[in-house]
Amino acid sequence: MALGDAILACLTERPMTGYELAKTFDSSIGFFWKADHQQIYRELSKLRDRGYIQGREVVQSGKPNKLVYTLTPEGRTALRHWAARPSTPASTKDDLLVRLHALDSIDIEPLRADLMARLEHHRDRHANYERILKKRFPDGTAEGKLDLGNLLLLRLGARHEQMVADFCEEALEALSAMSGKATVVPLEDSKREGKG
Amino acid sequence: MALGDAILACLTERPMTGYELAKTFDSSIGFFWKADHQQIYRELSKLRDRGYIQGREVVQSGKPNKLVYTLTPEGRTALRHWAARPSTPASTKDDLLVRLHALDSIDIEPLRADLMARLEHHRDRHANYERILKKRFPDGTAEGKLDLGNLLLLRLGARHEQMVADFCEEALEALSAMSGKATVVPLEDSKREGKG
DNA sequence: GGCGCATATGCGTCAATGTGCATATGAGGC
DNA sequence: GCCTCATATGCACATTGACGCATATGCGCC
Repeated sequence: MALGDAILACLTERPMTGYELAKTFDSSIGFFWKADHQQIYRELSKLRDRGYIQGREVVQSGKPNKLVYTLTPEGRTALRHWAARPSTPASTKDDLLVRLHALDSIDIEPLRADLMARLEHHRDRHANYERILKKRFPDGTAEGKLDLGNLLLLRLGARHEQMVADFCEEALEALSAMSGKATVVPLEDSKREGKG
Repeated sequence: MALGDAILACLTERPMTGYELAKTFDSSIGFFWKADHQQIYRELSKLRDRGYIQGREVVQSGKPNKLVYTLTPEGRTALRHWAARPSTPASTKDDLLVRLHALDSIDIEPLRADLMARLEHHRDRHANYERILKKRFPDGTAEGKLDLGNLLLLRLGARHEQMVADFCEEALEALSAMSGKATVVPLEDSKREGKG
């Protein structure tokens, strides 16, 4: 139960509804853990069944009533126990890397386009991290423990995006250099046989 | 079908049995894509059903007969089509990062132990990448397209491990600095000396 | 003779995850 | 009146993944 623990971790900050959690998983914690609202609601049900969180219905007019979830002492304990177990290093699982592994069996042009898109993507994310860092930690230091964790995470995120962006650039350059001196070949699709 | 495509990518190099693939997924491509042999055999059945690979039984004595799988032209085409689609950037999903997000609600000592274990883990992997790089690409350049892909991947892997290892070190230092000046409760200091 | 190990393939089950669809309503635009 | 957007919750189905277990055999070790 990894997503469940991520949700518990979020709820340590403040009580939230599923909807708010979904938005959180779209920004802050979502930078390193993706989950859509369906997953989150499903997991919330489980966590409630286990007594780790407690829902309080807030009646609203004009909108559907909402369920604000709060960590129970049991939930807090469960989170602590989970966090005390050794973590398992996750593997990357990035499509792009698999493609590079089979570089000589795939078409280069779409790969190039993909690399360019990814370059932009990772640059955007890097800029986003830097923006948040400057806003939340203008002097680069953290006060409390909670802040320290987030500062470290933001720095890691920024560096990671920077590194992947650099990688995309390098890969693009290497591809250009290679197609300059070797098997470019593309566009041989006008067959002499078919047209006439 | 992501694992399936990773398998197809592996089979572009040479025909392999499920067993060999499992070993491959334990080393080279396994650096960025984990899969155990059960998953691989299941996926191989699917790929065979779809006509993307073809199994040839090799009778052996002393060992169970083996099934050597070869890419079919259809499989090659499928791989090219898959590789021509834009890739989806994967999210990190690392337990350790979730724990840091909830830093003020968890126990620090197990986290510290975890960070130290992870530091060693990522250093080992970094050393491993560097070793392979020196062995396969002593002068840091690649000849063909296949080599280029692998060179890029190895470099990315090395840098990634280096970065995460650095991160672990930093986090450990920050935790020490913090526990020096703030809340963190040592286990049981009946001796209350300190500086006075 | 029994034990573990490497080789070699595979099934069954359950948890985790991904994708699509369903429901409910007020606000604002066409 | 109809459509879309934002809010707010949730089910159903399929895929993927993790884990245990089963089968078969030769080899070296004790």
